[in-house]
Amino acid sequence: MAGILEVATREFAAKGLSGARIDAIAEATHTSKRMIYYYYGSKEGLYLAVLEDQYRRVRQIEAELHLEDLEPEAALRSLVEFTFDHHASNEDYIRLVMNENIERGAYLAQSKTIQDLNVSVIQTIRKLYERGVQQGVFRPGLDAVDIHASISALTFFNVSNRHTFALIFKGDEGNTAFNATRRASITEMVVRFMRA
Amino acid sequence: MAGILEVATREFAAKGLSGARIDAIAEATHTSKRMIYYYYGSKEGLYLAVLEDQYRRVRQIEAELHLEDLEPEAALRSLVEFTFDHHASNEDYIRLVMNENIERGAYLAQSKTIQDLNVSVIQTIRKLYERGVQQGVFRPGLDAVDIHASISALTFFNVSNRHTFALIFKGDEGNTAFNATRRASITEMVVRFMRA
DNA sequence: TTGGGAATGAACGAACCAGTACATTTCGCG
DNA sequence: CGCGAAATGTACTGGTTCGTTCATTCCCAA
Repeated sequence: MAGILEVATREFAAKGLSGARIDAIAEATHTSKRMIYYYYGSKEGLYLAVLEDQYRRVRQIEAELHLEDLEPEAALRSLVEFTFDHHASNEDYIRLVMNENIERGAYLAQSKTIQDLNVSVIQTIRKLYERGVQQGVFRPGLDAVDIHASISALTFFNVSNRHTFALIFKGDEGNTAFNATRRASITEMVVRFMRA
Repeated sequence: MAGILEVATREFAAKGLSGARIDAIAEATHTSKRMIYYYYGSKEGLYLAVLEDQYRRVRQIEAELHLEDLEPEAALRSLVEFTFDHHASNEDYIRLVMNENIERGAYLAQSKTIQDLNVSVIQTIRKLYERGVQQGVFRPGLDAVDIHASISALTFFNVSNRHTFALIFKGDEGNTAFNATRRASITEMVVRFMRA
């Protein structure tokens, strides 16, 4: 049932694997706890299904970008901004990934279909980068995985650590202004890093 | 008792707040569960004590740096490298912060003594940055909080998301090589971002 | 010595929670 | 219709886990 996955995503994202309650998920659904076990077998089975579903979504969205049509630097900016926006608007996804790291990746490792996703984004970056090097706009000697790590880190952290990071701002003044400029700043950082 | 805090830090860092078990902590200590409640009142009280203790440690280490004695760019490099090394060698701290973000900062917000820490590192960066602008080595118009966010993001993510990120590498080949170059790459990124 | 508070041990209670047993209903289809 | 499979509701169980109860011991000062 689709409704179960949706509700479970919210519950697991909100509370983590051990914090989530099957009874709470069942109650928020139109079905019953009995059904959850009927379809997903166990709490961990449901968790894994949620995880795979989220990754499937990301892969789908990723395909919408057509970076080949753009000049290398413009394509790079698009990629960074897209990643930033995607992370910013999918907090559930971020929290599930955080939780997976708390669990030391135990569940993601079980899923074969998931591994390809990150690999394909590396290919995208590599092509874009090599195109830029040939045109002389990017400096040579960089590694695509390293670039991906930096883009992910900058955009992911902005969502994942917002609660502890916000403690820098007493109350709020500056916090909203900060978020507004953060996207441009991150993009600029990545571009300057790669520019020849 | 000091032993309790030490053991509890490991347990909370390993399993998160809801995943941690008081009985497990009690068993790993030389004392008993009765003592934990005697000293800390509740599971959440113990968790908060762990959190404050970790932040106290970070503040202490931070004071060891003497960035004023260095040229702006060298000082910046030192700061980034120090932060990188600190995060890399204090995984428990990273995991506790991750968990706090899962909990939406509910416990950190309760602690008054914690907020100052991040504020002071902002001051450090601001001084360093303004010195660099006056000397013409850093470009003007940047924000200290923004710089701090980038440094934190790049170094934090490297530890916090290592498990999910490592799935890019089949098996391991490349993973260790990647980690070796990551520190230099991050430093370079921050420096290039600020350079005039 | 004595009185009182701090520290400690053993066992228990009560709630919580993942998962199940069992009975029943609905559905697809020949 | 009629039959087997899929779907569902209810109520329970067994284990886990936070926190407590009660009794006892240790320590120190008057």
